[in-house]
Amino acid sequence: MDAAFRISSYGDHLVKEQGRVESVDKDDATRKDEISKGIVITKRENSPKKPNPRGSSSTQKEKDEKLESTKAEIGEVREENQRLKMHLERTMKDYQKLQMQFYDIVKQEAKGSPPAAHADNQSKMEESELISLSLGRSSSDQSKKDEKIKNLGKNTDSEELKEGLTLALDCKFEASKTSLSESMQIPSTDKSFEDQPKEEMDETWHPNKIPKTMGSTGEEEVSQQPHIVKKARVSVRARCDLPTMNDGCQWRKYGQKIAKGNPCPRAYYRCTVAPSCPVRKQVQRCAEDMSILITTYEGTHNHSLHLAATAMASTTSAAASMLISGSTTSGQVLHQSPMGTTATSAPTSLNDLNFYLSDNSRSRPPYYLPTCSLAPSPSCPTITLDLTASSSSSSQPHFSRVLPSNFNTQFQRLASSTSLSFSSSETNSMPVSWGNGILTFATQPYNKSYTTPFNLARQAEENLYKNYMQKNGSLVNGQQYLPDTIAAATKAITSDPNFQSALAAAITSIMSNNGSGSTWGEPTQAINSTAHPSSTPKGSNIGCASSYLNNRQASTNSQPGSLVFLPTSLPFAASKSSSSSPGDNREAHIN
DNA sequence: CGATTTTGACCAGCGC
DNA sequence: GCGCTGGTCAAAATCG
Repeated sequence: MDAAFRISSYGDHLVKEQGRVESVDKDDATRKDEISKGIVITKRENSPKKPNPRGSSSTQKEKDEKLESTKAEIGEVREENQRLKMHLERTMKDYQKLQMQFYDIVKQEAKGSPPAAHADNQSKMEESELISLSLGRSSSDQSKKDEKIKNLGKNTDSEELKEGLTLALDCKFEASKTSLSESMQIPSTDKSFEDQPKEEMDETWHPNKIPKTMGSTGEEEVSQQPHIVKKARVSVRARCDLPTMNDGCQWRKYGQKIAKGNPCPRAYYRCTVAPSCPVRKQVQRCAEDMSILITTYEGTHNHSLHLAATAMASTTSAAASMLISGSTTSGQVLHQSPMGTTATSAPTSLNDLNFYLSDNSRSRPPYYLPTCSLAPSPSCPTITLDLTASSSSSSQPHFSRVLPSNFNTQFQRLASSTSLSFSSSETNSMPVSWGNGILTFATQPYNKSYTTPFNLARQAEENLYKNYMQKNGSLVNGQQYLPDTIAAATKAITSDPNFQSALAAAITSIMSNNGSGSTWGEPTQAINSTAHPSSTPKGSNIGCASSYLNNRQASTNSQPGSLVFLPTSLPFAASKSSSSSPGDNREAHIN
């Protein structure tokens, strides 16, 4: 809905506030750090004014005057802080009210219409789905949120002094409290895995299944989820001489076909980590450039994963989620432009991140290689992460979205908005890792002098990344083990405004939930609480691993706010896997 | 000998 | 209805 708008509105206030505070005493570098941490008001109020260097000669009267003026200043700041909090509270209430209304409308329409409703209704249902998915909020959560909001206003003055603006920034993601993970269709945690009913586990193809924690609303939505959700695919194009990319998961080949338009056979794999896991992948070499391996993932793991597998699974899930959310609700957060569905014009992207739409029935965008016959089926919207284009203009992955032809109308506004909304104004990339659906944000110094929710997201992502790296390093004998393709894909996804808006919306929701209680400052086991690094799957593919993370970590350390983006063509480690891809069956190693 | 791969057969969806 | 194509199944072959 208008989550993004409200967030940005709220963010404006934060920026305004910070700008104002900065103008009071700009010379205080420490203060800026505090500002970036979101503890501006608190620290202001608690920290004494910097003594005047020449104050040694000032009289007691002058000191008293300064003290008085400082107190007055503190009072002003406190008032403004109060106003801002009130404004935030109002905004959040408005938002929740609108959300409730929206849910009511959706519910009513759902009851009044047959499952195969007309496009408008379906669109609304998809929108509903997006909200429940991307914002991780079901209507059942609203009462809790309202309670929190009410509690927000009941804070005592002292509490307010303590919390200051940190009130808005305190946030802790927990799988049990939020359904963000569900929204992203991220592989479930052990807990959610266990929570799933057995019959549900036995079903083999429900990538869009929403756990019952979503409540009745979620179930209704599940029953009416459009086909697109079920078939969302994420395709990764990467240069890889090895039979298969290393995604950390364990696969078993169950078929191979020569597909039309590509002499290279296409291999079909299914995940064998859990017998009931619905995830499948297709691997095929690009006919035009045999060194390019195209891996297409479908479905969501219903089991815990190895860390690296989690990274890829989360990335693909997030991409799928982004595809879905973008395809259904672009109008919520994105601008419109009169571009067509194919959107073949040069993608607008400040990060050189090429993101484009393609329609199977029409011409493909220039970046899409039509001869790569691992094409999406007409009913399967596919998001393509092109990690092969490092030699061109950018080190960033190309990011394309391939949509079924019957979604023309629906996606037109999406097409228009997508290409123009890669407008992340920052050139620094955002490391992110979605570990088994649990997000945890930790407070760490951040050099940015303002703190909008989006910055919060970035900060959180950076912290996630650091946590991830810490964990990772300790887990795999100090060796970094995040496949470069995963990281690149993750970067690509997190650069997407849809993703960002969803994340920001989730943050907003969680702020309203945890605003007065928890903190961001707790690094947790979030990244992969269920990973079992010491028990790497016996046959897991250790294909295209890379050493990029070492470099990346170094750059992260040296430049906390400006992370180097990924190389997209990297040396790959040897594969331990005995599984073979079509490429290596029929062809000798390319190169 | 169990796990995995290979490979031909089968099925479903789609267009004509 | 027929043919084409993508996707899956399952028996046989292979591997460790």
